[in-house]
Amino acid sequence: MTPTRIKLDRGRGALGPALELVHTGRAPTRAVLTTELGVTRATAGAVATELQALGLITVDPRPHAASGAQGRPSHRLDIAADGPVVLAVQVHADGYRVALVGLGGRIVATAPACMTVDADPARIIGDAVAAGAELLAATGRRCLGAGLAVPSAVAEPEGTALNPLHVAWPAGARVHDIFRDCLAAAGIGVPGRCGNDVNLAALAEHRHGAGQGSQHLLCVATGHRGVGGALVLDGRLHTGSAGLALEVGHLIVDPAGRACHCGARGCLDVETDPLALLETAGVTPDPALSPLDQARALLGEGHPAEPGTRQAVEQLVDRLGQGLATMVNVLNPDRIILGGLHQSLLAAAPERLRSVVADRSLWGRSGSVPILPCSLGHNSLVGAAELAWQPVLDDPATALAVR
Amino acid sequence: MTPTRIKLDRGRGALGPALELVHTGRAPTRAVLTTELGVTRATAGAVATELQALGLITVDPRPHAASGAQGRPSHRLDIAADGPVVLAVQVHADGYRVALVGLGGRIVATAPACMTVDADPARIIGDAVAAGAELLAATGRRCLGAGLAVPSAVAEPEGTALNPLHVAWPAGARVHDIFRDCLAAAGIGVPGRCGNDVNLAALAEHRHGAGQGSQHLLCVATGHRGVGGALVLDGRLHTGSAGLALEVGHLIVDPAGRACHCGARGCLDVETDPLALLETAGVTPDPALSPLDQARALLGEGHPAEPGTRQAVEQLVDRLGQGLATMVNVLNPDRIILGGLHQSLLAAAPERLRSVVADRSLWGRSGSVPILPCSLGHNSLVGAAELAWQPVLDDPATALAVR
DNA sequence: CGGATTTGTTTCACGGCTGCACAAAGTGAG
DNA sequence: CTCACTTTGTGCAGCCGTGAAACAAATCCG
Repeated sequence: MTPTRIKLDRGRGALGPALELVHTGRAPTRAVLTTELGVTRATAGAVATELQALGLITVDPRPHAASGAQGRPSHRLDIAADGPVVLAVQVHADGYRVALVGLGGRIVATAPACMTVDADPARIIGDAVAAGAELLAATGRRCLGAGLAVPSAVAEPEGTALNPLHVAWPAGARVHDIFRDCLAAAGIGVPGRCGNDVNLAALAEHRHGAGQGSQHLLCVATGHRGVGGALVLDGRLHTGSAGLALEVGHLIVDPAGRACHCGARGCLDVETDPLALLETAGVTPDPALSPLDQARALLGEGHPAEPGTRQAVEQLVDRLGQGLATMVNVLNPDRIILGGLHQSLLAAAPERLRSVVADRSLWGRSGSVPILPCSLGHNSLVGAAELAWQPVLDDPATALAVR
Repeated sequence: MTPTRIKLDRGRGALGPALELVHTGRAPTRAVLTTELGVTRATAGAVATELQALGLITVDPRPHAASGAQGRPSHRLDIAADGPVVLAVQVHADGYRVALVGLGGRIVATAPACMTVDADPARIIGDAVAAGAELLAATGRRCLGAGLAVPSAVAEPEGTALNPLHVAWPAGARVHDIFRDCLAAAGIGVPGRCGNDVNLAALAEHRHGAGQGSQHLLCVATGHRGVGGALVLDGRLHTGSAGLALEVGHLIVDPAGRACHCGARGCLDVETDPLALLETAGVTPDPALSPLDQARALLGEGHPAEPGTRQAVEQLVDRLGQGLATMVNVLNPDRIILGGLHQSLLAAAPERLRSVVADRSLWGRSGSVPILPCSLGHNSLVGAAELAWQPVLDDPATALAVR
């Protein structure tokens, strides 16, 4: 009988930012949400109510515990335990991984890891998406999007994989179209988005891992072969004008170094990847094993005892430091996160790496940037989910309303 | 007698974007403003009226001429001829320049160029600001801000000049504080902002010159000594987390090259600046003259005839191309603008430079980025003005209301 | 001169937000 | 235990910016 019933549609503009705050764990309570959003309590209340009505979060009036602070305890904001999910797929050199990921980067369900390689990307991606469809059917969760991480540069806006060497795909494979077709074939009526695995790992680390709070996050990681880089600026991936930025593998880090297929000598790629460590340490790589695993085995727990290995590590650390310093001079990040073998090199000789970066970068200040290891288990997978969540984070009401 | 009189304060939110469109010449008429803003004609009309009321633009009902198009001609939008200005100061190796700059990057008044150098930045900046105060008094224009361009990296947020070598200032000079104090001493009650000259030149080129429309603009330029870089992302300067990004002078472009004071060999700085050209061409530089002028004189009009010079030019072009390719791989810009000697090198051997960049960058596509020369006369000076205009462009109503 | 077309103007409505007043829920001192 | 105090949630009035729609104005074209 009340004249104005649905007047609760307040707070549409702040919905996206609010959801992002909860998603990244920066708004555990409604009071924090209010201050972080910079709005009034009334607005924050309307926004929280709306997000709860959308089934994305829960608002719990009971406080977290004895907060210890004075005043009325604030309502807790949690991600809805039975809320919607997105489908995340990561293709890597040895196979693929599939998972359903909820808000907050939480992996809700995982398919058994598959260790299959196939020169036809449609087969691999099709299998992965089919596994995802099974997961969705088994869990009964609503799916809002899908993301795919591939170990290759992905050109935008076409969505083609330019150098999918690790997975033996043809260069220029139209992974975006393939992914979309596979989703349609599996009956998952959501849009799919693709990205480079290191880029997506950086995004995941920024949202949920060691990159939280960084404004200019640089991420560098080795896969089995070669080096990838990524930059997250103000919370958004910077992929350049055509998706090809942060191709840092061919920065020259040792003028007298190995010859690279690119024509130059001493590229970061050939000087600091797993094969480089094996070769420098005088170990013949076993082609049946992953170079990354072999290199990590060589490093062992902490500092390797063997002098030859130790010297090889120091050489790689120096080369990596030179490369990072160059990136610091160009990009001036406020934090650096290392993954893959680079993460292990950091663990093996943290002080040496930091001092090389500081010495080789122009300003002591920019060179003293913190260098941290990755902190998430499956950061590329979670990053693929972030890609899928993005439309929801940008405009929750519209993204939830479409179907 | 009308009940609602001052109801014209509509359109505050779109005010900034609208002014920016007029400022950059992208909204010559009200109809274009409407489509560019993506709002209704009513909103665009209110916005235009408001900007006119603020004295920033004029709305002329008479069309530009015989437009040739059908329908009612749209009202012209012009920058107010007697509108407010900002004070722009550029300090360079030989002295300083002072100007009053209106919207649209138009230089309204200029003080006579001063050719004085002084190891005390406060003296130089003080003289320049005093000259600016005279200009303001003589023209009677309202001043809304002040910008200063210096030939040095400027650390943010402190505003210290880290390497003001060209001007013989002490490293770490607090140019921001000095500028602010000088403005106060001269009775110009506006905030001052400082920036690196190449950064500001890039900003000016993006707003009013060869960089218009670019989303990822890379700018590289030589001064008298050394190389500077700048990146304009989506219309905003990217200066990194501490203002120190795009320090591209020490990218390694020739492993067998000259020793650099940074400790490495073959840095872009020592391989492609004016002194490098003179040295490579076998010319002894005259310390009394500017190295840039001497290098340009060597190049002459177009292609130099002398074989030794020609060879030197090709070597520098190759080195520059290697450096640009490295930046392309890291930043993936959609356009490159060259200034200083690099601009002259581009003019002397455009095809060679473009092919080197394409060959040395990883993807043919990203390597085929357009490379253009600077197109503005005093781009650092205009860029300093852009810095000062920024608060007005962000929120015209507030910026105009303060005094 | 009269459609056709495009643009400027007026009016109305509405959605998102702020500001304010008040209620609710805790802490801490006596 | 009670009462001040602090902090947070909620309801209500109102403002401000924008969109939608109808109308008026200005030019081209036949």
